[in-house]
Amino acid sequence: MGVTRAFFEQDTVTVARALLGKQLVRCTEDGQVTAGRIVETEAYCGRFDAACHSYKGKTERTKVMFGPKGHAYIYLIYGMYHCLNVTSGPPGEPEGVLIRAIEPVEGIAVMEERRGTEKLKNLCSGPGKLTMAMGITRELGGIDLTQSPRLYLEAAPAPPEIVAAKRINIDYAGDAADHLWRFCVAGSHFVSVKP
DNA sequence: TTAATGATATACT
DNA sequence: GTATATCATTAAG
Repeated sequence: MGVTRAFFEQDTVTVARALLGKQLVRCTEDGQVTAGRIVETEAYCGRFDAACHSYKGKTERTKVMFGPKGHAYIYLIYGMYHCLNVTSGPPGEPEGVLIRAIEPVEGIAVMEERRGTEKLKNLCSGPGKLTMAMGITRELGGIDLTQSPRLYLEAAPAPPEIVAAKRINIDYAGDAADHLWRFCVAGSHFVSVKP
């Protein structure tokens, strides 16, 4: 498996940038494999970031961010969509990176079926879309992406060109909403919102 | 522009 | 324990 614990224990903004270009691979229990190249991420910096779920402290929902790095923090948003994050940052800090979009690479037929569309650009271009396309639910919450065969990462062949932008839909966070903590692969057609 | 839809956090009894 | 406001979104109109 490609990515080590030490990678995720770097500064969270560094991890968010370094995840771009890497492949996210999902193998279900019944043998279906889907994979894609990460093209959009957002950094959520714990106690330094009013937009982060862990900003106000540890709760039942956010406890995995307080645990070991490189684990999956998955939650249900708006009652209907799942979001996938990877815990990151210095050990002890409750931080993480939201995976917002991927470029479909493998198992595209399976993704089309799960998403109910055949438009490649619409398959994984958003946090709720990519979890649906890859069959990711809260059942996978807390798993270790450096160990699990069900969900893991593979290193990028070459680091892509990166564009920074403001994060999306965190207006409630006041000044933190202005931080350029969203990162996209430059020129990618598969991001949720173009920078 | 807005409805859909349910877990969760918070503020109560 | 119970009530209610909130939401790191999406697809349809």
